[in-house]
Amino acid sequence: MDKKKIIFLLGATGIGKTTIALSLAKKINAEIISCDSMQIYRKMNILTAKATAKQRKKSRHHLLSILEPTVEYNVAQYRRDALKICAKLDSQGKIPLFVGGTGLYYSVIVDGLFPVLPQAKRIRERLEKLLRSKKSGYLYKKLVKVDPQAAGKIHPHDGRRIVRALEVYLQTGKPISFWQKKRKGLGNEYEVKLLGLNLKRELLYKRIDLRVEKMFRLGLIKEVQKLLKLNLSKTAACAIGIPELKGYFNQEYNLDEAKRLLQRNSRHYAKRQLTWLRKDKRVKWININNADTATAIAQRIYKLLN
RNA sequence: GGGUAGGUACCCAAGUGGCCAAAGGGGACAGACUGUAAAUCUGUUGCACCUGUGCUUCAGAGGUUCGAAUCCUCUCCUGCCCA
Repeated sequence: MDKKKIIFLLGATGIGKTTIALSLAKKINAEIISCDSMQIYRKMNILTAKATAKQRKKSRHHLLSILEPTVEYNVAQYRRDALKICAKLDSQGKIPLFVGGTGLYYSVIVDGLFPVLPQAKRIRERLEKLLRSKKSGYLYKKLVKVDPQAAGKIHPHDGRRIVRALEVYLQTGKPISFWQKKRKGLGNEYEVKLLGLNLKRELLYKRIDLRVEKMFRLGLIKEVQKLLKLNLSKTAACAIGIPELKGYFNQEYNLDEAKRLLQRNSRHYAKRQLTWLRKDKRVKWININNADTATAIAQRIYKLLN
């Protein structure tokens, strides 16, 4: 029996995933599931270059604007939410089409996530306090003792990962490296297709710069101003554009500088996204150039899938 | 025209006789990533072999010295002040 299909349309920010996905979804009887840690939030429309209301009418989008930006969220919840939607689409005979650029989010769908209980808040808080107050190597040394394997993979400066590894150890009594082996992906159930959109670096960077300009024209400043009045979740608070404009509102620098930073940080982000995707050898690359229309690209992908 | 401060790698900038292919920052490039991931973290960045050595660099030309980005002379360029 044929396996069910599941498709991931991935690529750096600004490459044009949204419109291509729209065009593709129609052709293959798919519904779109956002694979983006920031687009999950409401009130961040311009900032995250979300599909417009009009676009969303053309094809159903899931996991887009489902949360207030004040609410904490994480990969595990994402996985749960996304798999639920997959199951629903399966029952309707529709293909799940994941679209986005958050590497961790797609990998957690494709390759699974190790099962650990919800975060232990108190342990986490204690560790974070220690991270801030103690000397830099302190927690790392502790980790080396309890989980040399994980410590070998984590850089001594990478505070966040050190904290998480220790948290899991303290919470479960077993090292994170033990849990990490217990991962179960979708491979048995689905025929998984990973597609990566690729555009020449210079062109991509130019597109990103232009897109940032456009965000400003669309009213980015007002949007962020409103967001800053809220008590943003830790994730939402670091969406590219928020810290940059905050600096402007606090009069640390002028608007041109804020724009420059926003563009630069978006480029850096795109680079990291590409690094992630390049590492994943399963990704099938779709090379595009500026002249290609979204429909043309969607057509190419369609052929590739059949 | 007179005075004065300067010209350092892709950019900004430290260095004022040997420990200097030259701090630091930015940018660029490369990488890691399993519950904050648009986050967090790492490496490279004069050239050539390849983790040590060789070669070419600190505006230009000459000089002093065992040894110069650093001292001297002249030239060119830039900022500022006075004319």
